[in-house]
Amino acid sequence: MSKNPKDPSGAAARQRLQMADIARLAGVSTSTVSRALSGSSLVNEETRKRVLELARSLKYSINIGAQNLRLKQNRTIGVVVPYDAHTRQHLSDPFFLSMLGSLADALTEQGFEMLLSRVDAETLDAAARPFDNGRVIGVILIGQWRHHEQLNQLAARGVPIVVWGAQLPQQLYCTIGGDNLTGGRLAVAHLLEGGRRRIAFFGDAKLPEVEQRQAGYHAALAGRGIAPEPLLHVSASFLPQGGAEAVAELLRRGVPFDAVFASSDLLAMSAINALRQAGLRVPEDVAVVGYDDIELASYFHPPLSTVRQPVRAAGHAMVAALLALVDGAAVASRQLPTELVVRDTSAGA
Amino acid sequence: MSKNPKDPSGAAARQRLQMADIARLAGVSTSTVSRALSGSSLVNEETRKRVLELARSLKYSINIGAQNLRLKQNRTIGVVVPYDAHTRQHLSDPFFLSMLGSLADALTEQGFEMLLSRVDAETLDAAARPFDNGRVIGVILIGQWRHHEQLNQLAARGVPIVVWGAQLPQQLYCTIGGDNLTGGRLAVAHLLEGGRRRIAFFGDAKLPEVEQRQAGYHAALAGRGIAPEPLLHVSASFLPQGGAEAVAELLRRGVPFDAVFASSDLLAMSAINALRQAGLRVPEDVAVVGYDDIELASYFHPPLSTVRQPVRAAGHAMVAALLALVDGAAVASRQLPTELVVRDTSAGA
DNA sequence: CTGAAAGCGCTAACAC
DNA sequence: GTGTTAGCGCTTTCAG
Repeated sequence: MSKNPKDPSGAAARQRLQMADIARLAGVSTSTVSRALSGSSLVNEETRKRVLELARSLKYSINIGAQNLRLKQNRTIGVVVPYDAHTRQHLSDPFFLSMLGSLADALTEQGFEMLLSRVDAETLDAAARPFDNGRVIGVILIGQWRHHEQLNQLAARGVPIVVWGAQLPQQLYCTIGGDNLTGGRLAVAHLLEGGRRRIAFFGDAKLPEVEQRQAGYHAALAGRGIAPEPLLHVSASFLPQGGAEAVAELLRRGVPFDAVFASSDLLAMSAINALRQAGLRVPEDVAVVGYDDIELASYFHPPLSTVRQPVRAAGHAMVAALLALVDGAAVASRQLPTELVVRDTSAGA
Repeated sequence: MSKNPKDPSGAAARQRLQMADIARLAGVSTSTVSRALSGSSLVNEETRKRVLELARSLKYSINIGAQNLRLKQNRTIGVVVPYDAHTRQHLSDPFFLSMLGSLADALTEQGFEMLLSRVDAETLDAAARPFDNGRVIGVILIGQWRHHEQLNQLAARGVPIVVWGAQLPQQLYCTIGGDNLTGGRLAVAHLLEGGRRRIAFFGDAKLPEVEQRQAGYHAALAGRGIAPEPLLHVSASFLPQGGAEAVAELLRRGVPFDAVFASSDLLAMSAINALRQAGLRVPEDVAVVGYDDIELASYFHPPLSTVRQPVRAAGHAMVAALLALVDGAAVASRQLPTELVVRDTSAGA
């Protein structure tokens, strides 16, 4: 068909047969066809059969766009993965990806479709575009980053939106997230029980979720009456090299440490490799606990101790929350329980 | 959610303002608004400005569904990730996920949107549903598996479809894939150069891509005049435990080996862990090369040697191919170049 | 330059 | 039971 890039609808599209066609072939009106197809009881059993048979044999399929327009209905929701325009750190973290899978499952179960898009984290209101132009009835955002304000504005504007992240003060939008405080506390308490006392924290505390994990870290220390040592906190990005850089920084500071609590598994893995290169053994010299429990954590060598995020539950919870929102309900934010998974990187005392 | 599960469009949706509203407010007809919004030259400069201004201040956004219906146009394409209903191996392999990211990028660049769905690999023609009902103008399928026939039927039926996978005889659909033969050859040739002679192959050769990688393995051996040893071929699934099972099987067979070529990185990683547990050192006792070069390959310990799949290029190629198909062009299948990445798991001779 | 009117493919009163 | 009719929100001839 067209050379016209504006209209890539294709020859095929143009000839798709429609209700009128099968109506004509069946010798009935389109109304009857419509009713037959929708299982209305207002059609003669025989007619229905004939129509259905015809439709099936001709592989006729109703045009959802037209139906949606007419019915003012819509069963697709937008899923947005923000990405950092500078680093393109986007879809690379397996954790986000598994979340996507979980969402896809939950959505499918409810009979919804998913329009996936990635938007620059700096201009987050682009996330609402598919809602604004009626393509989707609501938006699920994977990754809160530090765009609390923009998210609030979207919510204030009436966009049904659910975001995966931490619950913050003055929050107008609905978040579903893991219990980061408990997660952090469990991880660090475990390290402490193993006899570790100088536990480093790797993560970017400007991100709400990470900040809460850090708070858990502090809480666990406080529980043992240990004062936090600022030098043991290393800011680290979620980027691939984040862990290595953090280790380098920590070594540069010359502060002694016997454990690391990393705010993501990726960070933990890359940190472990860097530790090894620096001649430190894991877990003998340095115990490590990650966060997320991505699938690869158990494949790692040694298998990575980590805090499991409730991915499957998250998908369901987010979808449920969004559908409720769309329905006009007031939906409270929720924290999902989090669980420590002890493997080998934190073994021994 | 709603009392009426059939209509989760919500209160919010109901009040969206439309063209007629801004037409009334601007004191013009909807035709004029439409023209102004579409940048037609048939509108008075002043009128246009007024309309545009009004629309912006009211945050009016055109209803794409209605526009599409009227224009018979559509700029969304379907991306389908088949999953195995039994194993739910679906979205778990990071390689597929990175492909998703790459597709999202390529699509966005071209101004297309992506409708993501997962379908049971056994009933692959469900993949065409969004096409049949006009939601998307074509479909990209990530993962060919062994459903050649079903794919052929879809293509024969006129569904514009591009699949990531291997090129097969009698193929009616368009595939974009890595050069698996070369990939396999490079990997094994590298192992041979390192002095390894008894190289095991892990993978499910019933999958076309894996079969081709295996053919490359044989080709490399043949290049050195080495006859393939059937006992060194172990069928392994892409599932998490695949590598471990394959190692167990290999050990059970009691056949000596000094290297493993695994048909995916995940397989390689899980195999390496199993080898270690069996007391074998990697790479000293057994060298390992994986396939895909997922991001985590370089984080692994030791960093994993592997064959890199051209993920970014793949996204662009698939999108380009699909758009051409949609345009009615005859599109040839393509193999993208593949590259050996030597890291530590295959070090030394 | 602008508006009136027809219609994209479908559904739902409202007649018959 | 079934057909007729009037739109869903938009674009586009076709007249002015």
